[in-house]
Amino acid sequence: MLKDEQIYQKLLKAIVEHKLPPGERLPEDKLAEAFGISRTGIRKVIQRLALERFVIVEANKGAHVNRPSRQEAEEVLNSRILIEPQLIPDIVNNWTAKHAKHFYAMVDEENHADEQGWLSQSIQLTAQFHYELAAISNNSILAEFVEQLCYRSSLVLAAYGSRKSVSCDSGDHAELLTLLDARKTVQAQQWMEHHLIKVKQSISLDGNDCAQIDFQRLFSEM
Amino acid sequence: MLKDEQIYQKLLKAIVEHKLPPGERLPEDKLAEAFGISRTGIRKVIQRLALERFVIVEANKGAHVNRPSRQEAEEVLNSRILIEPQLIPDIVNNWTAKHAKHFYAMVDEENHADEQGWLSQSIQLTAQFHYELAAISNNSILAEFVEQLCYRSSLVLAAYGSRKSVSCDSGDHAELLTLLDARKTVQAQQWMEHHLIKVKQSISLDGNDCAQIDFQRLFSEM
DNA sequence: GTATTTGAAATTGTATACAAAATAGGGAAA
DNA sequence: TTTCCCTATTTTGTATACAATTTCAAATAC
Repeated sequence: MLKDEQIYQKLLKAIVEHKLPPGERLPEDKLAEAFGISRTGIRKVIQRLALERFVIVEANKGAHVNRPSRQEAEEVLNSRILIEPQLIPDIVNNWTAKHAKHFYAMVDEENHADEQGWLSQSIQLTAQFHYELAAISNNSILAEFVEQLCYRSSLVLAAYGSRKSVSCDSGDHAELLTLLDARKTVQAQQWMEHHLIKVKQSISLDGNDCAQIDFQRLFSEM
Repeated sequence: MLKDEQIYQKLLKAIVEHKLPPGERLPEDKLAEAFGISRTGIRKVIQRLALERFVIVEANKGAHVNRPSRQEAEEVLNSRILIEPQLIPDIVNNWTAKHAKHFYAMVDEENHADEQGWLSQSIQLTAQFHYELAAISNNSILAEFVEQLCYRSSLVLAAYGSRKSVSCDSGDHAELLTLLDARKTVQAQQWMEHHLIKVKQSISLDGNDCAQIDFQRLFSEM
């Protein structure tokens, strides 16, 4: 018997990793059966995912996985560009050796996943790096918002990104850690801004909305 | 027959204006009866309000209006201080005479409500000023987030604010409009930051969490 | 008089039933 | 063959029923 929080996490993970690709319909009975609960419980989870923009619900037509438009993709990245660098001062203030150890270990994991070509794990880890960093700031409201934006970025990256944009996002996180260790606040802020701008540019190269599932293409580059 | 969006708006308004004070329980059947629908529909609305932190739901104990802690109050204001000034450049870019007219009219309304001592309307209008301004930026994700923060600010203000903090927040919005008209971006940003810091300080004077309903006190100062 | 227990009432959690709407497929006409 | 329309099926929308839990108050014990 799974609680709805767990069902929510499982569905979110499946969406972010494109195991449920953009546009995929989410029929209530099928999901209800799959998770061994009634439609009532599933609807609650779907509504939450809809409020967080991971799925779209249309009246009388059900829910499907959101296929972010290029406009939405840019807004997500622009939001992160605006917020994440601003969190750096608080992060530096709260930064401890324990944090450093944790994040260096995470970077190692990222690099390993990258080298092995484990793309969905790579996407997951890079998002985790950013939102766990945000969580060090003293503002849980913004930290939670950034977490949501990171997950939405994963969806965006899976839809519009190339293999290169993913490693672009995960490749050099270690640089930031050295700046945080040295408490170079301004430089860390600049690093973060440039980092996110690079990611944004890597998905903005061509101007078409993705019409169909793109995870195939993404994996085919491996 | 009311749609859930309308029910949501009505409940949100009642909460923000403290017609449903912090801590007030929200029993499902009473609300269901009040709005002439079944519990199913009400639960959907309550879940949304809970995800947006206007109400708290405890398992098997139902929902009650959130009574923001001082910590939460500061985080809400800090979030706005971090975001809203950063939206100014885009707002200046998109600023038109039509916008100016609309916002000057809104300021007039605010001042009128202030003079008449219509406190809840004053609170509502000052929130509206800020989130409609944010909506002029090109980022609908951030605009929506700011809207949520403004409504949460209203709740905070009603809980912790004095009459003075309300008029502090609404009193001088006209100044910002003249800066926007003159396209003085940097000054407008500084104005916004100082403005929000003032509001934050006005609610941070004493360090106690409000233990009980404070809207009474708020009105008694009128 | 205070504290604890117990049971009835009220409230939430979950599943299901039925209504309403959309979708899909087949058949008829052009 | 293609298009259109109609019906059967599927899927969602909403209410309700029943189970599980909490709450509140009265009664008992100390």
